[in-house]
Amino acid sequence: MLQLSFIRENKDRVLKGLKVRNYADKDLGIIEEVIALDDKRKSTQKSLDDQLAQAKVLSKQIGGLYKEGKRSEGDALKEQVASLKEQTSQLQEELKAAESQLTEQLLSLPNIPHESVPAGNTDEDNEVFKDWTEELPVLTGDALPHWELSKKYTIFDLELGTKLTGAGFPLYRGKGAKLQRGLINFFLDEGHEAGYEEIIPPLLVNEDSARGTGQLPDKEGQMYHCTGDNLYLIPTAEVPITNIYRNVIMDEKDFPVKLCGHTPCFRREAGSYGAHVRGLNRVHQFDKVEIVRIEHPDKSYEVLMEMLAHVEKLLQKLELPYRILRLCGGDLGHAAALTYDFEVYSAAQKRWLEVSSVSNFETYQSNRMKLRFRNEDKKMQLAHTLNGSALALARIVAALLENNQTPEGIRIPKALQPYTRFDILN
RNA sequence: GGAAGAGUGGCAGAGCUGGUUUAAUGCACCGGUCUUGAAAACCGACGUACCUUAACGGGUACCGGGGGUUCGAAUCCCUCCUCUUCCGCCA
Repeated sequence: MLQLSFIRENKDRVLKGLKVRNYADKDLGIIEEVIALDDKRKSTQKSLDDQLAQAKVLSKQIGGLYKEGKRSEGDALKEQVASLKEQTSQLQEELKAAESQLTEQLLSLPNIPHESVPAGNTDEDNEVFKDWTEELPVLTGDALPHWELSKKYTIFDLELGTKLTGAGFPLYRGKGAKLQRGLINFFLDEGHEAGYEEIIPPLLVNEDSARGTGQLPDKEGQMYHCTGDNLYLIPTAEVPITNIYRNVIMDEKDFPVKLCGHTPCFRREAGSYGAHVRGLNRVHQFDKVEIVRIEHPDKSYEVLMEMLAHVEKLLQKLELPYRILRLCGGDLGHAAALTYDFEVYSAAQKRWLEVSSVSNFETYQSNRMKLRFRNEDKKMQLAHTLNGSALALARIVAALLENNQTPEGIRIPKALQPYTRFDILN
């Protein structure tokens, strides 16, 4: 959620940012609407406060008069306060209405993109930030996509998952299960090496948490909702881990906050079926190690690059060809100011698969969840939040299987072998 | 799931037979005096949000969340949440 003060003071920048996000000219009026609503809110509160102050003084006088036994004088004052009350309750309603309208408008406004975000509509317009300069692996003609390899070597079973749950819930077995476990531990250990504290959070969160990181109301239909208890299955560890800091006032010396955690992620992925979602390319449940940072605003972009380097190192150790994209305005998530996507080349499918998304949310999330710190001048200031996948499993597995297939089986990268405890999957 | 009790400012803790409570007091933190330095002692400041003011300051709201009664609510009522103890169930 953008801060009103920011919108007021940086109107041009906000408008420019919305344009980068492909807002039509006619929709830009929302900014003026928001400011007008805020004016209305302010003036309403001013008159409400004045009246309440009057009523308060009078009420105190009534108490005094009653004590002195001056009942009739007290009763006379009562009538005055009663009529004041009618006005205040009306003003109160107006104030409430203005506030809720304002909140609704503010929630609908996306974050303002960082100045480096390229304009554009679709993923076609994303900018290649770092390309893969070596040759892309080329497989022989009989190379198999990962869903075929899976059948050949019994790695995961989508049919069984369908039997147990439904489409998109893979069941891993044998060496496939060990590969999963190995990857998770590898990623967590790398996170630990880089100074991240490991968290095992709850996999269900309440409404406040879902709102804090921006899943509600923006992505309501994308989460599994347990209506009986009004809890949501997490779509990413970002939600519980970042919300640790919801409603927290930090001290400047508490920075940096570096957290990581492995969780399964649950996504309904409503409406996204098609040729590109075969196998593990898009599933409803997958495992992911997430890294989360809470940072001083002056440091956050430096930290973003540091996170990029961390993810890059993981892919290098896994010996996977990758490239880094800078998302364009149209592809950028609602809450992010700047996002880099990592894509891994899947040789059998001959396409790039998104395996990580690293974002700086600046104050957008922290404003929603009231995550603040006391700065040098002892003043309250919103912190910056960042997060990134390091890494998401399902697609990494897909790429590993495909790129490393040999006639003898699937070759496990060296860095992973201590974790899988086998060097070939067959 | 059942019964009882409780949730007050960073912490502890009073107020809870409704009206100088602008939420006492202690501790912690911060600033100052004293000291070579520190401790102790003493003095002072010490919440959050919003509104207002050029600024000093002033105003309103907040005593787990929400709603209600009343001229007036931390205090009474309703409801939800959380915690503690006991019982039941259980990996």
